[in-house]
Amino acid sequence: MRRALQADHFDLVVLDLMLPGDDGLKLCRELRSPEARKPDVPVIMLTAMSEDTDRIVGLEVGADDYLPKPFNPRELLARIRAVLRRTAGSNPGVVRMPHEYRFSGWTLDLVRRELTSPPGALVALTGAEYDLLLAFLERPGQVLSRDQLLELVRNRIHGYARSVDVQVSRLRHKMGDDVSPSPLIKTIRGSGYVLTADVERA
Amino acid sequence: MRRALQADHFDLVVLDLMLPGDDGLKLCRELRSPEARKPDVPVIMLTAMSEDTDRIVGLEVGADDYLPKPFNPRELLARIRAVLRRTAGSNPGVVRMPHEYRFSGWTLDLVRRELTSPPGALVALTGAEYDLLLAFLERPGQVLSRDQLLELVRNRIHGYARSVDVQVSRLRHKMGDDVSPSPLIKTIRGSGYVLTADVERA
DNA sequence: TTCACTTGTAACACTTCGTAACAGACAGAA
DNA sequence: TTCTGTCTGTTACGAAGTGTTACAAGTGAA
Repeated sequence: MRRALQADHFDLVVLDLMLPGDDGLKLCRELRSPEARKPDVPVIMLTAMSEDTDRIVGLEVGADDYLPKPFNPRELLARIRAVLRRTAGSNPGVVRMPHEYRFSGWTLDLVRRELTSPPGALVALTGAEYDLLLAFLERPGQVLSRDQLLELVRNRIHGYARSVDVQVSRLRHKMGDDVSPSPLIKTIRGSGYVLTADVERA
Repeated sequence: MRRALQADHFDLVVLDLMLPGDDGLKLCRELRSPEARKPDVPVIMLTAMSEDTDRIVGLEVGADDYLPKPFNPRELLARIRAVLRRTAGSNPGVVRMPHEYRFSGWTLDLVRRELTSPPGALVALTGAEYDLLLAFLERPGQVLSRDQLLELVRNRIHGYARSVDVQVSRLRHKMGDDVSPSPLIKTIRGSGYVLTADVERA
């Protein structure tokens, strides 16, 4: 399983609780741990033990659903569909590390740490500007408070909330967002900022 | 349930299959239907019938999980958490909601937070105006009292009921609704305001 | 019609935000 | 080391958003 997860992408894992070697609970915890590459793979637990407490432990350890054996194959399919319905919408790409972000014609290359404008010109970003933009790209459509942004790029932006304002202002200026009729980075008065663009991972 | 869903936002619905009047399956189908205001509310089915086929029907009709009675309250909580983990973290409100609203030629883009007039001009809305319009668009044809509106946009409009009047006035002005012979936002004297337009989600 | 009440909105006050300007920190070159 | 240019935090002031108030206008009952 570990080898397969490293090599490929999977939409869902069906995990038997009773396995030779490590048991399903341990594997599930491992999947859910922050070090794992795929902390968001949906997991359905499968087991002969159907006591309530076992089911609870399974769910609490991070499984998305739990099915006691013996089970009806149609029910397994129905549960897979139910879990996937939840995951599909919310996690459109993959958890795989993107190597670049594309949004509204712009491209941010994560390897070279370079931003390319829609016409194709290279826009030089400072470290703080890059990290700030990345924080937005990783959370498109989400309103981020100044404190959240400070936390997200805390190894880059120091000081107080107003420092974020200034960096946002500088980033907007470099992207021409300050003269655009509909800026990509919008101010939510009293709350913070939000990136309003469809972001594509590639 | 229908009344409550109209008026408020809910993170999750726990639905008993055996109810007086319409049964849970019908309500669940209704929730999942495209006309429903909230097609994405997670649903957990609760029932005394624990036959496999019943569970399968429940899941296939769109429920996210299914719990047979009698159940352990801790298990219900664990399942709620499991379902919410799927729905909540990834999506703070934008992606799973409709992408835009169209009404009387107008378009409100929820991603870009932008309003476009029937001729296609961009109308700059302030945060409070945007949130207020959104509150109306989510409840077309429903009379909303000033207190309800205050509650609906309470992180944006503060103060007293009259503050709502002023914001409605400002919104109407930006939409030309103040000079229109048949304004989209109508005043219901003694009750509040109502948006009178066919609203289309897209 | 009058009268009591509700609503619309201009004007003002206060808060929050944008950003130019400045200053200190830091890195690389000479 | 000093010099120089870049980056980033702080400050200050103008701009924009929002709440409050006051008064005019609207509405419906008697």
